[in-house]
Amino acid sequence: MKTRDRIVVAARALFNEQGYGAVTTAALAAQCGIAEGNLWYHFKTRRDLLEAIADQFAAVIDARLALAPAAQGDALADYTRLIGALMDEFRTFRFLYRDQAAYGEHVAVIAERAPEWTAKTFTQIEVHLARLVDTGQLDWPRAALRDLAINATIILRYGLEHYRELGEPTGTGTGAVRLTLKRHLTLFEHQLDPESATRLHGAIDAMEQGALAA
Amino acid sequence: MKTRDRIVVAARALFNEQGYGAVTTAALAAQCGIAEGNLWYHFKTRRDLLEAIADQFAAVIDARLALAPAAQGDALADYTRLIGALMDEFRTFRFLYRDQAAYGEHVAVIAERAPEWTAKTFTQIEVHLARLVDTGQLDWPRAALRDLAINATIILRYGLEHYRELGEPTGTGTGAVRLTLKRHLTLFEHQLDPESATRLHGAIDAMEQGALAA
DNA sequence: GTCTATAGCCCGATAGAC
DNA sequence: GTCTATCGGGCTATAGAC
Repeated sequence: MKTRDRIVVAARALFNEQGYGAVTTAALAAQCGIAEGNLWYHFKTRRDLLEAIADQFAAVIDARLALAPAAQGDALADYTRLIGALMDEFRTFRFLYRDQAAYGEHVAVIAERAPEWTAKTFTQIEVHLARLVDTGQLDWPRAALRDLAINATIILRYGLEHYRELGEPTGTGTGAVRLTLKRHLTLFEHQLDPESATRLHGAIDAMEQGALAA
Repeated sequence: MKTRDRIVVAARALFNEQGYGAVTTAALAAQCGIAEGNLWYHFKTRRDLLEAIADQFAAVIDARLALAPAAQGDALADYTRLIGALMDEFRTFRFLYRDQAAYGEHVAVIAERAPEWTAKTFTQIEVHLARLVDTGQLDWPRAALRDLAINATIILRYGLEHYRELGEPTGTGTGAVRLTLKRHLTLFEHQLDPESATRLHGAIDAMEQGALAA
């Protein structure tokens, strides 16, 4: 991997672990095994590095927002894919979500697009849940579906922070993602048909094993 | 007010507005109208100041956790009082919640007691909701009440952050508290008897007007 | 208790050799 | 592209006069 990419990857990992403000350029260079001065060849300022990560973030979100349930396909599999992609996103770019208040509103792409992303995520989850209603797997009044989608988004979005505040570890393989997904299921699993509920629980358990291997 | 207290109040306000890491001791002294050196007479280190705020925080939480529904009283009024106290807490000590990742796990009283506080809050909300079930105002299966309480806690806890990410203002008088309370109502208002639902909405609207006046 | 002056440190960033 | 050396600046904290 090119040095520039190695810096971006190491920076993302360190920021996620220790917080954006707590990682110095000296620590980052040490982690990469390069001289500190070399950082400034690849990124003019510390903020430029942050923006490079934010650009990757935007690309990942746009790709995820393009996920739509197939008109004829397996609606439950589509929903599973979506919430899996969402949790991946929350974990891969954790510090961008968590430390937003710390680095200010100064990262252009995030400041501009974050509200749009959140609103579109509501709709995306609503559309997926609507498919489950259409296929008869979920019994939920159409008029209440958007509130359910919003509440589900909030619980997924803040799941890792919630478990951290409870004193639980939230790193890869700790089960925090699984717990978050199960928690959001409590919003509507009583209105799922039993077979769909079982499949969804099974898919979530399998997902966590996949994360362990990765 | 004594200088020491003025420092604590100004620091809490500045930290809430700008983030703990973004507020320098120079800015804090300027805000208080005192010399920077005078700060160190009242607080040996910047962290000592943070701990003083955290001690107030702990006292407020312990007082709120002592709120219990009256055995014979108005269960809905008790619930309203509780969620109002919760939102006050989230707003008054906003930076302690929001910037937790930034100042690290180094504030003793918070690191030790935060998990216990969250768990007890679940139970406190569950107990209050159980009273609404007992009085026939809420129709909810007892076995599912804890999940409802946990989901309600999460949505109340992260409400202000959620509206910030949506690009909405969250300061006093902006309605962000009202929106958060209404959002958490969507979790269970369809199972409230109509009169209780109306009363709860009315109480929330009145609460926001109170916050405006304060 | 409050002030002025300043120490000491660490940080992000630059300059220039290789 | 990568290194070493170093700068300027801002920050927390100290010293000591008033």
